[in-house]
Amino acid sequence: MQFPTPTQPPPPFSPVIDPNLMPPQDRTTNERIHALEREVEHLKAQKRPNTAPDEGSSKHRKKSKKPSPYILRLINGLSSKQIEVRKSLMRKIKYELRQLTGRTDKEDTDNDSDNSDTSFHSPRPHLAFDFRANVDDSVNEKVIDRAVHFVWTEQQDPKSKTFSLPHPDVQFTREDLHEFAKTTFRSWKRNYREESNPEVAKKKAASGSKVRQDMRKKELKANRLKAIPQYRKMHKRNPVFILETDWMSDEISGPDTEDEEEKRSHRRRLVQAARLGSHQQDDPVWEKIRPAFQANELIDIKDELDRINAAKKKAKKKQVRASVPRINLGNTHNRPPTGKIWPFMVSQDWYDTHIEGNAELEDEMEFYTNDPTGFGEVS
DNA sequence: AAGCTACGCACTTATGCTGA
DNA sequence: TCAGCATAAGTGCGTAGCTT
Repeated sequence: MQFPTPTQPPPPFSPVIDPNLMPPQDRTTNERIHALEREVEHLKAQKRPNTAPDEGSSKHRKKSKKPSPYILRLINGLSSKQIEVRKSLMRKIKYELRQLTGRTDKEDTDNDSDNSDTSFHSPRPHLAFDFRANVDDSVNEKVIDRAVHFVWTEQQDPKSKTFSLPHPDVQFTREDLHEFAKTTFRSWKRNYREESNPEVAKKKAASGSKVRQDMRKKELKANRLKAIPQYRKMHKRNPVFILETDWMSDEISGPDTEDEEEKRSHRRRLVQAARLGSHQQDDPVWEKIRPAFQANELIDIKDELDRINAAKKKAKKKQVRASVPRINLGNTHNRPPTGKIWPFMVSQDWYDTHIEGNAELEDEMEFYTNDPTGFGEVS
């Protein structure tokens, strides 16, 4: 894996910790640290054009006999050329399906009741999917077959005028196209279900808020990564390895409960703590919930990184939109850290209370044997 | 019992939109 | 310009039902 470093001759990432000083079983420590450092580089370099070095290795061996009717169906194990062609074919299939069903933009046929089809004036007659039926229903098969037919006849012969795939030498089968079309159908069917079934819609909303919550954690991690260079200058050590997404605090918009009253009172507390003005009462406020497993040393590092970012933000002349207030009410969550973790990061008290004695949890927690140099030395 | 296929589902990532 | 969000694409996983 080579990252393009067009304008930066100096070694982009030098080891923080001499690998020789580390016991062999902690080799992965360095790997992780290097990976994270590359991320820092990446963040710094954000807008560089990425010209992928075409790894010229032509390991596309011709299939002498194919036991499977598929070649490009699964992405796993495909060459980069094959992946490109695969992607291109998927797009073409989707395009044809859109044309055939008139699903050009948002299709919004409120719902199924009383819809006498072909009601819309369209440039050409539409076929329609029946999302209440499965992919292999004859109604749906008909549409799929049509789309497959179009793409197949246009793209199967590299010498034909209609051919427009990126790599003429990559092979594929009609069955591949069929599979792609079915995948598209399924995803549209899912959308249909989300739109037409309130139960599913509710689920989707729930998962949506979880997704957003996860995104916030990643954001938190990314921001802290950006503060690393300055932290290193100030403290002569590199805490980059603490930035596991899972170890970041939760930032929740509401408690995970059905109880409306509880939600309201939670909201009240947040609004009050955020000191929202009278005209801001409906603004979003998030509660910051830290992992309980954290040792103080870990908390201090995170706080320091956050302070660096806050100072940077303040120093900027341009006033950017204020971020959503994160309120710390002192609540924590007790989920054990996922993945292997360094001993100095875990609070002894917490471990004794929540893990010690529970064989299953003890088993789940994985520790590196040694703390990285410069950390966990004061106890 | 093991392997395969179709399917639903959920997670991750990429991309684009919006409002300050 | 950027934080926050929505959406779609890509992918992996669990499972039901079937075959070997």
